[in-house]
Amino acid sequence: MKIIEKPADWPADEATAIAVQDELRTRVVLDEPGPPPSSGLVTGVDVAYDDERDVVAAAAVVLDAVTLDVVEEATAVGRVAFPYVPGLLAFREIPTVMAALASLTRDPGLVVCDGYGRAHPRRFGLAAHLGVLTGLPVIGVAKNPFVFTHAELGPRRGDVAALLADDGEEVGRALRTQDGVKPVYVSVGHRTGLDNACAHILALTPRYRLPESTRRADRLCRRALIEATA
DNA sequence: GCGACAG
DNA sequence: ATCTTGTCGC
Repeated sequence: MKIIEKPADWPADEATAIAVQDELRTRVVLDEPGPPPSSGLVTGVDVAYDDERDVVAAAAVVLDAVTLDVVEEATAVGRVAFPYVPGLLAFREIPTVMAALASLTRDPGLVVCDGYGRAHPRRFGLAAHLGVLTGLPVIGVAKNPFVFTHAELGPRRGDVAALLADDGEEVGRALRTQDGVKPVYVSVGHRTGLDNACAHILALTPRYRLPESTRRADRLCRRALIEATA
C-alpha cells in the first residue's frame, strides 16, 4: 500500500503549527446542531504509531448509527508528520487520517475521533482541525480532561458535568457512559452541537466506556500497523 | 522559571 | 500512543 507523506507545505516547527491553527480556527462552524443521534451513519477514526519506524496507521470505520453494525472500513498508512506536542496532536496524524476517510466509498456522516475539538488551549483540537479540512461534522472524545476541570458528576450512565476552561467557558462535557466508570470527555469539533454530540456518544456506548466507533477503529488501525510493519 | 499536558 | 504480568471480576 502507498505510504502517505506529509504535504509539502506542512508545518515544520511549533510556531508555524500554532500560526496555522490560529488561521484555521476562524473557519470552524459552531452554530449547526449536527446530525440527530441514532440516525444515519457514524464514522470512527483512530491511529496507531510505530515511532521507531516513524509510521502511523489510520483507520476509519463506518457504523450504522441505529444498529451499530459495521457498514464499511478503510485504512491508510503514512509517515508521522510531526512530533508529539500537547496541543499540536493533529499535525501528527491528520494527513493519514484524511487519506483513510477519502478512500471510503460513501459519505462518512458524523465523524467521531479521539482527542478534543473545542476543548483545546486555542479551541482548535484534532476534531476541529479534521472538521475544517474535510468539511464534515466531527466530534472529539478523549479519555482524560487535559488542562480542563469539571465538577464531580453523578455515578450513573448519562450523568454529565460541564468541562470548563479558565475563563469559565464550557468547552466540552464530562460524560459518564457506564454506571460507575470514569467519564469520557466530549467536545464538538465542527458543525455539531454539544447536546447532540453527547447524545451520539451515549448511543454509541451501550456496553463499554468508549464509543463502539472508536473501539472498532482502534482494533482496525492496530491491525493495519502490524501488517504494514511486518 | 518549572512542570503538566489529547494521542 | 507504547512498553508489559498477573490479577480481579462478570
